[in-house]
Amino acid sequence: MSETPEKETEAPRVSRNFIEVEIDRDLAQGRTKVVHTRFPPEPNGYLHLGHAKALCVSFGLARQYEGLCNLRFDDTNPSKEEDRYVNAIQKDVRWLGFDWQDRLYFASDFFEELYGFAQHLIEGGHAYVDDLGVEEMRAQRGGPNLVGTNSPNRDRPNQESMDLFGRMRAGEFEPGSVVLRAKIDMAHANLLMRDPVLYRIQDSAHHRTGRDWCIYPTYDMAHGQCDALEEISHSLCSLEFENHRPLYDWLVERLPIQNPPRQIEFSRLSLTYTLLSKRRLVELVEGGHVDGWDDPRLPTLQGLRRRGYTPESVRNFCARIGVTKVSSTAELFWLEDALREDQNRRAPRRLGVLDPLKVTIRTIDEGQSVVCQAVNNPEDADGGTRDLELTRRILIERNDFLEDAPRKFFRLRPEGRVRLRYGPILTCEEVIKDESGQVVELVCSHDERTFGGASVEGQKRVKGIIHWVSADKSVAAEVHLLEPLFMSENPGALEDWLGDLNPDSRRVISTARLEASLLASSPGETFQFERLGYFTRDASSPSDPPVFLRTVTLRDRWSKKG
RNA sequence: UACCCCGUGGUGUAAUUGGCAACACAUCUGGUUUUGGUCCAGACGUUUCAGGUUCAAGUCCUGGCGGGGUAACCA
Repeated sequence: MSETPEKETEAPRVSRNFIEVEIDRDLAQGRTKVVHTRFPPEPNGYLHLGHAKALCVSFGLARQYEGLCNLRFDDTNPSKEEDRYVNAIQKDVRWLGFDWQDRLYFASDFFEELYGFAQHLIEGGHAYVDDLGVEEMRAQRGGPNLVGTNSPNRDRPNQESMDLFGRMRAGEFEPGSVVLRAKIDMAHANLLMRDPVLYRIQDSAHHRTGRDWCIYPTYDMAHGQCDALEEISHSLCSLEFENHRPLYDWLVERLPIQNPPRQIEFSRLSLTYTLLSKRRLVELVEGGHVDGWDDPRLPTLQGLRRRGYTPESVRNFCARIGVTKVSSTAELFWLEDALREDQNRRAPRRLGVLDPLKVTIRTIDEGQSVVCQAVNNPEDADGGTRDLELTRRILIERNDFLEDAPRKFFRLRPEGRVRLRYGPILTCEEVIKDESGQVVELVCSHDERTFGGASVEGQKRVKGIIHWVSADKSVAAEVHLLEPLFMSENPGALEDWLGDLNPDSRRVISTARLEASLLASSPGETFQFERLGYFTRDASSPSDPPVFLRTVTLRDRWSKKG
């Protein structure tokens, strides 16, 4: 190691988020040697963008500190959890680019240990078995301004609780009739500390342990304990668990474990025009408001993947929004922009016309075709080129022609000139309309001298460049233009949030014509259709005609002004 | 009317932990460009309020105001 570090080689001082500050302190004080985090989904639903943030925080921090991050399924409520989610969640985590190596855990793997912890608490006089009913227990808990009442069973001898707890496990009691409770303080200002339930009886089959157990630990009894068993150093979770932290610490302190884990909470992600709540996503899917969990309009990871979002773009988005305790809402624009930034570098360019208007180029003979060389990606010097065939009949975008065009309209107008992308300059000579006055065709001439970007001495520079396809050589396709599912920025705040669904969230364009090379694309491949946006070939639609989904539009200064 | 957390440009964040408030995006202006894309340059604009401590407060203390969370045998 050189002892003469040069200024340039020193690590740049990056600003840290509040969790990094805490971790640095813990490391400096020797509280932990390695940073070991975990991502703890409950297998009762699919992952969405909110989980992506949590994934980026826990796996990202572990990577950054050269530590470890486990994947742990928090499966302590058999009535809600199913195996099918387990595989889908793993697939999504991998897709996002995170690897738990051999550290895949299930809370249910630790049921025996957790049972032992419960016995340990009973022995220490920190927990007791209570057979108060649900209703009575709720009544005795009190409220914000009302202290709770001690259960008559609170001072049951430890041995008696131990015996009853054993009989709970043995299945001697009905579900709901008996629970194990922590013995803390029924007058505590934090309601969670008023003798919370630690174990309850459930008679549903567990997706992994089947009928081995009829008692299950609650979240509070399981989470910190699993953290400890997996030797987690930092247990990162969202803000709504802040009130649980005193209970987390209380339990962890009373268990026979060496390095207590530490819970740190950060704010969850909110996104404009989007809903990120498991419950509401379920309603959208089950209510038939979308096509399924992988509907490209959904913020599920499956939906984002199908829509053409790349893992890089999602991770970059998460990096941009940062990690804080402020409940804030990110602009949907940021997510879209992260995709643009990623795809601008990588996506091959192609030409396609969504709403075709016929153009006859008078100066090209029937049957003749002129080869135009098109750059595949101006951002990628190694991207190569491809040939486009310019023929007598081509198609341009209907909105690239205007009869009464405003001054700053750079596209085609009667008598006007425009350049065909990768092709020559066209002059509009004739506008043909049908009986109803609708423009059905343009007759143009092209200028041989203007191929290859050349301009002609003495002529006014042509500002407009439009995309096009050959009418004969192009292929038909279906294109889906996707808009936000909701019309208001914060649909979650609405009483009738389903009434806010955007009726135009998916516009199916069946008139699209694309350059022929796109026929050979494979499902999931992404492209930039020049001037229109980034598109991906849908993997879940029939391939004839091929279906392309627009992931996001390009930024567009013109339409923004209009 | 209980408890916990949070308030920094339009938005999202930063400020070496008490020392000249900065970065990105957005917006506006100009330049480059065979995508009204990309890229480059510049401009605009910020500490919720009132007290207090201090030579010095975005940062610490008290109070107000505003926002979020919490009363499941869910996680």
